[in-house]
Amino acid sequence: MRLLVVEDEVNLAGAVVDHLRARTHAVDWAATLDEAAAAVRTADFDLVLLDLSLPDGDGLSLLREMRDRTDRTPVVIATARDRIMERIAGLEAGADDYILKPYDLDELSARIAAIRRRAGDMPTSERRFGALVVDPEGRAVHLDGQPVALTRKEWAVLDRLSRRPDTTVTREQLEQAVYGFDDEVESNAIEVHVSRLRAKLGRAAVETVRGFGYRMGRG
Amino acid sequence: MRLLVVEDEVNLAGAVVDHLRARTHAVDWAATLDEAAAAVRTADFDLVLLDLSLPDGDGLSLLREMRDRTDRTPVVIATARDRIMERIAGLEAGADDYILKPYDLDELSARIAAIRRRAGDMPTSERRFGALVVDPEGRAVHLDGQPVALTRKEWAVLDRLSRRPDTTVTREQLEQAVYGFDDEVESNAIEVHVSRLRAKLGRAAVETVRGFGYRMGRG
DNA sequence: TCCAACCTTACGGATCCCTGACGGACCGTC
DNA sequence: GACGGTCCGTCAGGGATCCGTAAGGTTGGA
Repeated sequence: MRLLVVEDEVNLAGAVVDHLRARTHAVDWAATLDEAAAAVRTADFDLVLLDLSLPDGDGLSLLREMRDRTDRTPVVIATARDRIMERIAGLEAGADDYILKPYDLDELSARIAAIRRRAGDMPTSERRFGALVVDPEGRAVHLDGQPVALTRKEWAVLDRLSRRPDTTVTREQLEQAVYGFDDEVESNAIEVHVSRLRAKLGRAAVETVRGFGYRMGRG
Repeated sequence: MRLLVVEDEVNLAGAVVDHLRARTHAVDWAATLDEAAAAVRTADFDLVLLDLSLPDGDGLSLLREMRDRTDRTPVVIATARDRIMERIAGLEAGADDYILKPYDLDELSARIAAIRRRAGDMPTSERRFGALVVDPEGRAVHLDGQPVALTRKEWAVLDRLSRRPDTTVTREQLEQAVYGFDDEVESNAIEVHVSRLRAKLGRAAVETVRGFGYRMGRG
């Protein structure tokens, strides 16, 4: 799960990013419209939290541009309580929800969870691979009915891999899912996490596609 | 997937080429406008990464020349942060995206992936040949519903062959798709890969056109 | 029948990947 | 602030796989 936080006020942004990082996998931060536009075009985010008043322009233009590109990434806009018109315009431009500033961080998390559920990201949300069941909603993994404890990074890898069964996920896609842009990894960290995953879930859980990446197969 | 990197600074070019080679199939490098122009006219690239300031001229002229020839190959231009006018001119001349120098290699990869996706190179991207299904997006191959594991080169060959059903692909085109210009192959490597492909996908998957090359047929 | 083109197999060097070990970073507890 | 625990990135050795080459067999056309 990968989020983009678009917010120019540094302290607020820092708090939000920290909070979300503790709860999800990778969070990127954009302080300007330019940065946000570049980020959105570059990576696949699962959700964008968009502050509307930015130093270099109106966040709505970004939202409109995304929707024009038929980019359906869920967007939550953050507006001040007295900006009712902005809020309406935002929803009309294709936002999935709004949240009033100043907002409570827990409310934000809940709102995000709701959006993602509504977006039907994964209809049944349970992903089955033989005896292995991955439940992104509850961030739980069961093997033969027994719960398996995963660390944060292990979960991030498994989450990304299990999202598209039978599809090869490149090492790069995994790195982007586990780390953001900034956090650079210079070693075989992904390999190591896959190795640790296999130790917990069984050798066959993750198939390696030499030269490209990894894949999880149905059955 | 075949890329052309146009960049005169040797160290940077080397790093970029290495990075991209690890992730895609074939990468060619041109250090001058002349070389780039020749390469672009000679081979079908899937994408061109174009540095604008070259020793023997402006990269934009190459881009314009390509577009004049109605060559729609996706082009990403690389410019320094302070060359805003260049960037705008580039987009107006028909570039598909730009990236600011100095750029992060992973960001470059992501940008390239985004472009290719946006270019609708592969709408739903599934290529069907009877019981054989080739999915370039997920780099997956299914035969009678069963996934088939392919090595990198095998995939490169199959990818090129399946791109145009019922069309004969010359041995030379295959070599260019699998290797670049430089990587020379002096033997029957392509034949060997085709043979290995047939062993995995069935004898009839790939038809040989004696004296010309190979072909994959619908139905 | 003969030749050229193509197919198949085997082999060893090159490449890529796996995994155990280690130490730094962070966290909670005493 | 010291200690124990967990998580995680890095590294290196060894092992598995890949792939170009070559050599011999097979096919197809003249």
